Amino acid sequence: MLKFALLGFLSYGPMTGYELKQRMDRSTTHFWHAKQSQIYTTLKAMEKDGLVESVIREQRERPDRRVYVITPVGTKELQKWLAEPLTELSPKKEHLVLKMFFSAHQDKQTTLTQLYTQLDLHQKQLVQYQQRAVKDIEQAAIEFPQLTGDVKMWKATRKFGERYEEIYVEWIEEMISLINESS
Amino acid sequence: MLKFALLGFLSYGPMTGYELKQRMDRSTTHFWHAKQSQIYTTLKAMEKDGLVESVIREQRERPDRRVYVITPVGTKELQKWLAEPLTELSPKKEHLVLKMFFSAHQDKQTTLTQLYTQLDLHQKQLVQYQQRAVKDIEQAAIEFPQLTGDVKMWKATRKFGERYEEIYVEWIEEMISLINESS
DNA sequence: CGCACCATGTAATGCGTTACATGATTTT
DNA sequence: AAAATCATGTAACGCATTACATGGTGCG
Repeated sequence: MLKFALLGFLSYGPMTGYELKQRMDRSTTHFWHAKQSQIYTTLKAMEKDGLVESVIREQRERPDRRVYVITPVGTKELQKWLAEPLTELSPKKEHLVLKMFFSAHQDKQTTLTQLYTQLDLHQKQLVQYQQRAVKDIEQAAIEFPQLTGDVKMWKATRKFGERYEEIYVEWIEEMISLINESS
Repeated sequence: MLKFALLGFLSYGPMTGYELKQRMDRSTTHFWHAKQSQIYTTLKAMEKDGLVESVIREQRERPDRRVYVITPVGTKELQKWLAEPLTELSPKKEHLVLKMFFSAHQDKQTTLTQLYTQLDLHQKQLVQYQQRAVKDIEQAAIEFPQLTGDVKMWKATRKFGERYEEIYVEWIEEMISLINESS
């Protein structure tokens, strides 16, 4: 539910749809992501439901900005959602793992190409969590000095992403060995 | 795309929608899952597209079974999909991590309840990968003796699920400490 | 007696993606 | 001169979930 992620960010302060997309890309993207178009349509629906309100800020030399503000109803919904315990596991959709599951009869080289392509992507992702994500949190901490208490949670979630990519990279490397061994 | 998972299983041999659901629940569920209703509707659409064909097997004392068989077109589609390298990371949606990201201002006890609820689920899931999933693979290896080559891939994907749950459990435990420390 | 299992499906709804549509400013 | 950034949105489509609908067999 993208709605709750947006409410979360709007609880930090007023923001535009464009800015929300940027913030997500710099923080929650490894456990929650969204396309720009979905953000706009969701915000519109949220305004209809009274969770947020928007004001147009006119700009010269730049397109106008529609700035969203969370309403008391929105704040309440967010808190209610945060407090509700999750009684199920998050659904997983891992394309690579699914492909590997059925790839036994495929020629070795094709499978290896598959694995190397993904290895590259996951290695880059790992570096991003180790470097840029750390800086993004520091930056956000400066931008929102009233949110010092949040920083430790941001750091903890970043760590989750880092660990995930670590085991992913390791696993792909093991898969490559496994394919190479079998001759 | 559930379609490809179904094609993959049907490449092992003819199966019903009900049986496909069971097989998925005992093998791919940690990286690909589906509801029974989606399986039925997807199979129907696949038949329309010529990827599978179905025959009704009548039974006494039991509801009739609709048995699906993969067609040559289906086999080709499956192989094509397997061979295509994935040039993007799989999209992730981690509800718990998202909640934690925004939970800094929530009262400690509520956050802890959240974490303990999920810890329990992930610990159970971990045990399942370590025990039942191992047996399920052995069982499948016996049921499909012609698929000996597949077994190592099944084992490797199971290992992925196990590792994932290991780091998840570890992370939740660290989160619990983090919340308890902050007073 | 109740629950789990076997077995199939449809309809409505919700969530998310892709493609379409526009256009100025700033950076490389 | 090209690419990235700023900035907003709509329409069509695809994928997945939830709820609805049915009913016999086997086990504890």
